[in-house]
Amino acid sequence: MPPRQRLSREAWATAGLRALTAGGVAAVAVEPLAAALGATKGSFYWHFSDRGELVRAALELWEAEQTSAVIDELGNLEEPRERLRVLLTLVLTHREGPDPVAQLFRDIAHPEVAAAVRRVTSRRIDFVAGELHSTGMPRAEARRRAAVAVAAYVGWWQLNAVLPEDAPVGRDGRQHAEVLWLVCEAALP
Amino acid sequence: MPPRQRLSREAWATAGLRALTAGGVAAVAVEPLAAALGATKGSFYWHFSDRGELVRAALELWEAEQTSAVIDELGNLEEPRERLRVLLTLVLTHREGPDPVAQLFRDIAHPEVAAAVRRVTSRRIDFVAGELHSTGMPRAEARRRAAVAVAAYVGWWQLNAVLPEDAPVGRDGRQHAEVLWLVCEAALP
DNA sequence: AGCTTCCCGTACGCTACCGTACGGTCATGC
DNA sequence: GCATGACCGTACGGTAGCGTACGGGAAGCT
Repeated sequence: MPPRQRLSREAWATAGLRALTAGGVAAVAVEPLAAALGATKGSFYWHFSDRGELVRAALELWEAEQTSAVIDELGNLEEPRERLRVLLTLVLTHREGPDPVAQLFRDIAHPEVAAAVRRVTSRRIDFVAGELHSTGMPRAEARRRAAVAVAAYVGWWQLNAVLPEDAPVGRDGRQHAEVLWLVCEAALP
Repeated sequence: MPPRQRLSREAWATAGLRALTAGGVAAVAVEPLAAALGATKGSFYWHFSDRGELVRAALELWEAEQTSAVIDELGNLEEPRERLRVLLTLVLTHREGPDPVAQLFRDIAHPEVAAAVRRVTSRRIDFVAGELHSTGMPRAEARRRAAVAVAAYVGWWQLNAVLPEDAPVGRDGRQHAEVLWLVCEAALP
């Protein structure tokens, strides 16, 4: 809320991303955003031609942040099995608000949101499946388990929004991460 | 699309539920619904005082259908372990469109949607946890596993919307149900 | 100083939807 | 036969957000 200042295209884009992850595509509205930024539509339509362009910019911003995020930080660990374990407990215990991808699923009907979510999600499945495969698991089985694990992760944040006692995040989520670990680790009967 | 007919309150409610599970709360709009039903708002505001009342009616309808659904049909089976297995494969292989609860998560910001989703979801967790407990699993552990299983189920439908190859439903979902079964069955390390 | 370019505010029209007012229609009971 | 009430259509006003037109100021260049 800078009272009176020149706004850059990036400022609008980050504000759009904030609104997007908070209230979905519907919340990426020009006039409310302008009011929140202490400006008017005049500024917006200088930097953007269209509301859709702002949505696109916010999605690109999100995707860029996403690709340079957790997965890259895991390169330090050597063992793939260890990387997976750390990842699982990490994503369920970090507490910087809900995972945006879980939020974005609400607007999955929007074509561009769907495309972005598709890209990020398959990157995640690729990663988990790759790690499982490099521990010796057959490729197809690894991909199935990775899909279930990612699904559980996505659903976890959804549950957390309505039943935080049953789907805790943060410190209380450690034992649940153990359960999720079964999906990757346990042998089939 | 009945061309010219008297509409009952129930007709409006079911149309509202259709719109709700298809396009979310935002799609439960009086005028588009009236057009789809071949009527006008005049009819609607006779049966309902308010748009919110229609949303409520649709949610109640959904919840009523929900409570008298799959869970009750499982009463025939004797073994709790068998009931769980059947349930898991059943919910991932039935093909009557996505589970409405997964659709409703998109409007989780809406207080009444959140309340309805909360009720239905905790019923599901209660059921799974109860079955697990009656197989000898400690109560706390059973509830954790039930929460993860339900989360995976919810996330499954979300994934299916963007990556149907990785999250198949119907006949192709059988092997994934096996993976999900690990959450309930496998022993902790 | 004067000109140009960038950036923003104001004012306007347009659309979609909500809710209300009111008049008309049709069946039913008497 | 006609009056009553259930049911619906039409017309209207109100609000929120999108997009456009245009004017004006500030900063830099000459």
